[in-house]
Amino acid sequence: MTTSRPGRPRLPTLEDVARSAGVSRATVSRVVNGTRNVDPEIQKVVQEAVAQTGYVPNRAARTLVTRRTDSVALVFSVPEHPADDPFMARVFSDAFFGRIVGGLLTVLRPRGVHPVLMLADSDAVRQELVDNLRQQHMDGVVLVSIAPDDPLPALLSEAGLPAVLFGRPTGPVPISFVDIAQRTGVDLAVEHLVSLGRTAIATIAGPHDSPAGRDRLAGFRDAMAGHGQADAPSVAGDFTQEGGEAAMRTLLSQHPDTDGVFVANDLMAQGALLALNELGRRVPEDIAVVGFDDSSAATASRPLLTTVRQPVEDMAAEMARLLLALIDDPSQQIRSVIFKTTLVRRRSA
Amino acid sequence: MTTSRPGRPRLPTLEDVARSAGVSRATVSRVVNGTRNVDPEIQKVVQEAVAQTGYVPNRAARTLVTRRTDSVALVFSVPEHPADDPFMARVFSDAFFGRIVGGLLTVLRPRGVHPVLMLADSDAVRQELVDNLRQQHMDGVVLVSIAPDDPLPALLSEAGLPAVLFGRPTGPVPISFVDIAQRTGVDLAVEHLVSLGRTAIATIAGPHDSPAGRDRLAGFRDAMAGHGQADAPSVAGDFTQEGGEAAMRTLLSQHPDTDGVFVANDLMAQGALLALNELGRRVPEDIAVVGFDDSSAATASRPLLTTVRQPVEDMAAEMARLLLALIDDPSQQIRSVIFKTTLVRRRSA
DNA sequence: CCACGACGGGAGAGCGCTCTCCCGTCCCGT
DNA sequence: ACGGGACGGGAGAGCGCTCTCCCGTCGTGG
Repeated sequence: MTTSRPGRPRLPTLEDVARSAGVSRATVSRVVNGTRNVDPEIQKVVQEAVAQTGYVPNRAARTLVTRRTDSVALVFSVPEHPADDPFMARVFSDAFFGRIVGGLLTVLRPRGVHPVLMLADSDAVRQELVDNLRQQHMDGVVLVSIAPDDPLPALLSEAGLPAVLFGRPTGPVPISFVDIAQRTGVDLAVEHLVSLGRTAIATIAGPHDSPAGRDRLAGFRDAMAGHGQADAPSVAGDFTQEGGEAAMRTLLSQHPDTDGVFVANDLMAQGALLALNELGRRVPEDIAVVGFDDSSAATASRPLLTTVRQPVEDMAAEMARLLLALIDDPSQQIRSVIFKTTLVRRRSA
Repeated sequence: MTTSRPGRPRLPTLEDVARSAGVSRATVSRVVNGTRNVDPEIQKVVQEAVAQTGYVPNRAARTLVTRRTDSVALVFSVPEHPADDPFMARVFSDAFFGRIVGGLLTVLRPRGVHPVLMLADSDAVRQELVDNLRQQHMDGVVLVSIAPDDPLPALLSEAGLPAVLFGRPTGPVPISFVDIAQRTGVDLAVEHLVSLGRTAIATIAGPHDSPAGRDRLAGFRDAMAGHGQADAPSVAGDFTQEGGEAAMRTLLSQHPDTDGVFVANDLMAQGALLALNELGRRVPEDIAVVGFDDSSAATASRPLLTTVRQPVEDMAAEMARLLLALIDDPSQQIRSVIFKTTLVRRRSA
């Protein structure tokens, strides 16, 4: 156990600044934190002393008494997976992650709060995470879960820890979250296909164990029922590009006359486009394709993908706001905020 | 300023556990941290008391005395950019980010160290970051910089803060880093094209203000010179897909006979492939394409991209190891570790 | 002219932990 | 049988900060 860092000299403390400024520790603290009124004259003296000594407040000491760490956990909860598997890469691939971080930072940074990155990929880790929070290492949690039936929301809720989810929880867990109006988003896609004159519309759905997958499929069914086609074809995919490719082939082999398809996410849509190209189907002439998410896959594919955009940055920013409010007052009611989606028209439909 | 969290009861402390176990605070600390020998009998009693009280050590208090936070900053340093610009999305897009995080975690997690995510997108933020470190909020820095002439490496180095870079610094800054043998990697690509019988080989280079861009172009020139073609054509791109697309068109308009091209990164290569497809050139029959990185773009493009793979996970893991060593002993010499690349043969060459 | 409140500043008690000292006990070797 | 060292445990200081409490000094109103 190292006692003290060799080579690194002792940093100036409040005490040092106080001595140098000829005031008490308390006064320096007041100036530094801007609490209460301090004589402008003294304020100046203290500020000079701070600058001169190069004082920077020690976070741990402050945390110890305020019980605030000014950092929150940014947790990605994913299914258990072998170490060498590219799953994790997939999780973070796509701009999704960046958009989340970007949105969070617009709110967190001005408040001086830092996100601590955590990957919850096993139940052991999930438990450890809850311990970490109880340890007061972090004030709260922003949780993005893509694990089927993730126990984490319930764990957090039970522990009474401030937390906000991206997307509604799988079960009836009392916890704050942000989400999009999934069905309305799907409507956008379906109505667009219909307005294009497509009459044989099908869907490539997401996995049934994800809320988004389920909601989007249900939305699709409802929307199609509204057009008198309650039995529109659907093939389930797994939200990956390869899955989309395979699903497209399956779909066409079962329903070769399909002329419009709603794909539950862009990555699968990209795969579907690849498959269509190889099968010699022209997009959008022979078959129109609409994706969901407006991820980077949408602009990486050819033709450019028409898709339903979710305002991820705004959602992330709202998550941060909800979380900070919850941290300020943990007795606060849980809340959920639902965002609207928009249709981004490109070439594929 | 909130005094104490309402609703949340006081957590058990060492003192509580000690009382409950009938031993001293020091003994409980020893058991919890596994330092020194403690009578197995007492150990058991203490452990039971810990479990019974639900004790979890308070991180801040521990940090205050050990001066270790057990968290490191994971900094992405990027050029300044307008708030609404998708730049950030681009930064984090692609699996690159995930591979870095994955690699880091394999080393950090077993040691109980957490990465704190930071985005350094302006000089103000960079300065703030250095302050944060001096504040002891984090023990060290893992820096991934894609900002041209980034001042951060120098700042960190001057401040004597433990830091490790991904990729060598732009200037002659004394700082630890991991990198790949860029030239050897480029050799792999060029030799492959040559072995395929290509005789009119060109390159789409990266920006000149990035070390990787420069190194790869220099490597290309050298390799081609080795084949008696010191003046092989090159067009500069900006590492984006659109840039690659444009560069490919430029290249073909200037050198229509090109039958092999080395592209300095996969994203540009993906763009190049798109352009070639639109221009009616068959890949690899008419023109062979080799990329660099083996990013997700390599498998998202058609035909699948032959590329030079950098072992990002291994590099990230090594960064973590270097950093932890540096944190343990800051007086340690700076070190750099260079990794080998491998050629991943797919369809495009 | 005095009482009173507002205000600016200081003193000091901890926050919860680690770690150095120190002390008692036991097991050696001589 | 005795001295010395190894070992296990306790006492207590102190990490650097915030915040409550208290006290002195004003300005103000009766």
